Amino acid sequence: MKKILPPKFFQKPASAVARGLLGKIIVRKSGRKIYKIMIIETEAYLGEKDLASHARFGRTKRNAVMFGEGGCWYVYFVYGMHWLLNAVTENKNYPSAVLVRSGVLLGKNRRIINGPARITKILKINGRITGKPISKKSGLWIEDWGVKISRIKKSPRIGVEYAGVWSKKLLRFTLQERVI
DNA sequence: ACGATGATGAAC
DNA sequence: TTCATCATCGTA
Repeated sequence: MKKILPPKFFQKPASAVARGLLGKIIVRKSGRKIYKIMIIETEAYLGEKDLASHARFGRTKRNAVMFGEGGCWYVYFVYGMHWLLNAVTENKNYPSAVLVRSGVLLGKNRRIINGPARITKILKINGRITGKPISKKSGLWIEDWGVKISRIKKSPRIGVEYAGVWSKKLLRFTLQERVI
């Protein structure tokens, strides 16, 4: 049974969504091609108080979508060349999100895709999808195939050394099963 | 270990 | 308007 995750799935605290997304399948329809990636690594960003989050600046042009209802995509550009894919979580005016860091590309070329910028490259995602709903309508959605999760590793988030105590919090979640 | 490469937010 | 910084990656 394959179920599309509904908006409600995302309208919870980001750390719960980040764990819940492990083993779920991102489906991307681009032209007549379909790409599927099973999520195996995520990071949670917890709101304006989280000094590692873009939300720490308050509402800005870039991060405005994080302040909306959970269940939309937040895609942004970093380091002059990379797009990063996030799912907005929680409810309106609570700017939290989950970054998709790694996954398993399914199909003939099954392999592990490590790193958030590689995920967006494979799925042909850029800033045009930011603010759109996580549903078939936007051509990018997430399915639950009932994959069983037995062990999740927690570790500090990557690339946020500047964030003081927030850089040490265990908000990075990695699926520990053998997956390939 | 480091450079590529450009948007972003803050300071002036 | 200028400046340092950045939720990274490929090459070394």
